[in-house]
Amino acid sequence: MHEGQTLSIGRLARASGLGVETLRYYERRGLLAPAGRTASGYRQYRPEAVRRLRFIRRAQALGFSLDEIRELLALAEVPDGDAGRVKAITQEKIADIERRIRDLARMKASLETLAERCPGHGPTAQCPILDALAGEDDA
Amino acid sequence: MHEGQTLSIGRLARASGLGVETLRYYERRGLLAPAGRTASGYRQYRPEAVRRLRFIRRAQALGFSLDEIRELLALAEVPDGDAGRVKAITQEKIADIERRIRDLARMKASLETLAERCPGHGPTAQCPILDALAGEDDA
DNA sequence: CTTGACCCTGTAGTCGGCTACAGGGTGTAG
DNA sequence: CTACACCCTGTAGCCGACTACAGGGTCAAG
Repeated sequence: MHEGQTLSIGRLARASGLGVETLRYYERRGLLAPAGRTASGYRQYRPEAVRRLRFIRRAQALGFSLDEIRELLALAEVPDGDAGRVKAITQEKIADIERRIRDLARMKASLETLAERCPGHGPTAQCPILDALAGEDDA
Repeated sequence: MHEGQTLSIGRLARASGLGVETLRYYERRGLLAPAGRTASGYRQYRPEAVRRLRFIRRAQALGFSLDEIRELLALAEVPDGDAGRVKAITQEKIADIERRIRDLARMKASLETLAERCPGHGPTAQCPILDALAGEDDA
């Protein structure tokens, strides 16, 4: 080992800030394959693996799942891949996030309406929040 | 069975729109205990269980977890419970939702910036989205 | 009296993204 | 030569909220 041009899994883990188990997990998920193996079976990574892991980390921060990131990485690997596909994936993700924001905003609005009507003291018997949850009327 | 005042688990499932397995799951999670059992061990529910399940469904729609709903139900059960606690739980949930909305809004803004800069056609070699994910610069 | 719908318990699987072993083999410093 | 850190595979656990059996017992209709 330690042959200059390759990294062991432990070194790559330290270089990327991830755990060894996580790197092996990414390999199982098809996100990061080692460049090769030593005679004794140790994984060998090229220094570029650090970039690939940074790609994964950033894409995760943008809300992409590992499956989506796998597709993005595949597109990034071939220089003549379809940039339109990348944009399409990105816009699907934007739409997905917008849906989630709308759902959360609706929840928040309902909760705020309930919280406003609640005095915040006294017995639960007259609590409008619990009344609303338990009530007969549809909602 | 079928004694007018009680419901079997299957009847309660149909009355509430939930599955039988879900009701047994709620029981394990401490959200819904049957009023009793028949001699042969069948669960017997009172008609009020339908209201309780509606409470659970609505609380879920507002973003509460089953653990939180268990606490809300416990507060609703004793008429002299602390309404302030109910309001506090509600406001924690509002804050939690606000955090999630902010996180999603940040993701969305980043994705939109990237999507704008992307022509949406041509090879991935000049795709600003992939460049941004792979690049050296922090982000 | 049989059929079929219902009920019981207990366990295991699903999703996503890890994380933690157990039980081995390997590589290197002192 | 012996520690000790590192590596390997394979499996199992975690979170939350279900969902799906397997392998039984029960109940009502015909």
